[in-house]
Amino acid sequence: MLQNSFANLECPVGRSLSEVGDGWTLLIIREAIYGTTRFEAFLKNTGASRGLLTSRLAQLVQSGILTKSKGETDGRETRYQLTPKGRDLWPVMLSLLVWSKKHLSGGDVVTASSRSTDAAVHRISAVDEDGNLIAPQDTVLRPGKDISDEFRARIEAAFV
Amino acid sequence: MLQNSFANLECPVGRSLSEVGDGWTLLIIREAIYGTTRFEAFLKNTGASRGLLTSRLAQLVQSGILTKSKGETDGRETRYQLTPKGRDLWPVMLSLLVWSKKHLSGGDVVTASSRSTDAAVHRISAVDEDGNLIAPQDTVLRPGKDISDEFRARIEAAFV
DNA sequence: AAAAATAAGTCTAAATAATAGACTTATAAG
DNA sequence: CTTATAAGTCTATTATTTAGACTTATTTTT
Repeated sequence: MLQNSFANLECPVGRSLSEVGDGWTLLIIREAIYGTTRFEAFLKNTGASRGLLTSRLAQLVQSGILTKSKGETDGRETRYQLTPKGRDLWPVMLSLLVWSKKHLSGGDVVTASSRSTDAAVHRISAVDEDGNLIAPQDTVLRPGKDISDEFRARIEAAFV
Repeated sequence: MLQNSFANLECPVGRSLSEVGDGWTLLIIREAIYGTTRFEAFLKNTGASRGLLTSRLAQLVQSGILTKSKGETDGRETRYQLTPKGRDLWPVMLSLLVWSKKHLSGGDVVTASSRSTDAAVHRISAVDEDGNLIAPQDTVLRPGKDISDEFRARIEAAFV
């Protein structure tokens, strides 16, 4: 559906969404981050149907987010594992988690925290090359050299 | 689809996904962040069909991510605007943008940067209450008091 | 070794959702 | 007062998803 929407060709957010912007896909990636590797486990933990899971896993392997391999000890098993590209979606998951805890109901189920200091994650922030935080209201989009006139006009209007 | 999947009831990421985990929904929110407020503009910029846009906008209003109001100058218009809850999805969009620029092809179309210092966003990071950065590999999930035994077992296995 | 169980699928009919595009209603502009 | 525009609704067609039976390869149990 999003795959062939021209709306995604240029904006990098849209491009991401055409690869991972589907509820089931994101749920599968969450599962993979939680350590799930086997087909039947994804099936149980996501609630997806067999056919859909088969097709989404194939897509994720195809886009280089998961790898597929034979189970080492048990030859019946297939292992789906995150690639570095897949692991780099962790900030997306963390952002969704922080947003959920702030805005959705639900008790104190999980907290993201630092393994080393045990401090809870308070917010998700942009960081520049030198490690300086960039506050959300201070984070803007700027056109790059390959932008189209139309898209330039839109983001220039949006981020003054 | 994700709405009634029991897989989402407990995990906060799943809960977020049942509210915004749909490619079109995320694309609409991206549009809203880019400053789009009118129905016909969402239609053009997302590429969604009329019926789908109508239903997704209604859902977003229903979940308190957008507000719907009459255009002030032109009585034909309807304005859809982000609420604070909706604006708080900005880090999700930024994470998708940073991921896209790192892992997907596409030229130098846009860069996120600081309005004040002009420094480019290099990465997205978790931050604790005191403003200390928590590196991705150091960010773990810990069970809270309302967690189920099953979910506790899973995240304890995943984040040792 | 044979029988039963398990993992990861495939396949199919039925149900659900999305699409394109014509149509409707209210408001505004020429 | 005629035409245009904004935001929808409605509908038939097409595409996707679902539940669950079935298949194949491998492993475990008897």
